[in-house]
Amino acid sequence: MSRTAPLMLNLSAADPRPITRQITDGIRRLIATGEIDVGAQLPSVRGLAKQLTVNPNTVAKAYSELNNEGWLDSRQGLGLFVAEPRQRFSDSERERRLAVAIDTFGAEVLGLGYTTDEILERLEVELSPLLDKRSA
Amino acid sequence: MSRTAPLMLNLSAADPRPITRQITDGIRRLIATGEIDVGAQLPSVRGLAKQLTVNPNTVAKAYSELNNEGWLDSRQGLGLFVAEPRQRFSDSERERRLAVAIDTFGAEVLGLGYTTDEILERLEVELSPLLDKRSA
DNA sequence: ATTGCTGTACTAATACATATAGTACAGTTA
DNA sequence: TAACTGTACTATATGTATTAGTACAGCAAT
Repeated sequence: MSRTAPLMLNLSAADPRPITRQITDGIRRLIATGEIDVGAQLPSVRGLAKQLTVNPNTVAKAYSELNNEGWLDSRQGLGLFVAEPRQRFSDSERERRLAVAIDTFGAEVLGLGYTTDEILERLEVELSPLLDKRSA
Repeated sequence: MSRTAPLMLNLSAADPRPITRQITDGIRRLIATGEIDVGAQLPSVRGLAKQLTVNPNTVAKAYSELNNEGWLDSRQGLGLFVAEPRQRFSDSERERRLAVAIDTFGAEVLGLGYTTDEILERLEVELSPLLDKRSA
């Protein structure tokens, strides 16, 4: 049975990201910040679907992606559990993804009128808690 | 008539962004970096469509967005021209967009294994040429 | 063993966003 | 008048996201 606490996760219709993406991003963040412990069990596919009032298929898809990326371990018949932190991508893939993220970010802040320094300052505040834990 | 130089702009099928977005992002960048001068005329809707081998409607849509955001000025029957730099969004809208961009960026670099400092260093290099001109 | 939970794997239907195709019209200039 | 400009439509095809429903195999407790 193994009851599981609800995830501190909210979906927003205003958010332009698709539901699946909102779920994967949210869970990655919870893991990275340590709000979910390594080894902890996640809500079941059907349970989280009910909590978020979305289709179980949508949750299953999100879980499947996180499993493929190595954030979660699946144990058949048992459930999904937060995996040990590990190297998730090849060096070239890491580099490629960072470059894409920076390009995209640049395109989005272009024309907002902020200076580079203003933006870097904000980024440091926001990124530190995400990246400077050993579960990320 | 007013011939116009081709834009240094390439579309990529590998790029996940829709074509319209690739065009708007690309032109914003060209303007911000000063590769297109303020007051310069842009290629015609049909001309750029031919250059990029996309539908004229797609270019028109991209131009229309840039016009609405104040990057371009439209003169009926004449063409589209790079507008004078100006405040393009309200303060709250600027702040909202920056927050969204930072959130998105954080979600994308999460789990890549970079430290905050490594990322900030890379960002400074990439953002400076985009943001520290007076056409941005 | 049965019951009830777990993840996983399908098919089908619907809605939405994107891009293309084609046509049309008003303003500008040579 | 002719040849350009931007702009505004309708229609169509395609891909993605989501929902709905069904099914099956693994695990644990009664």
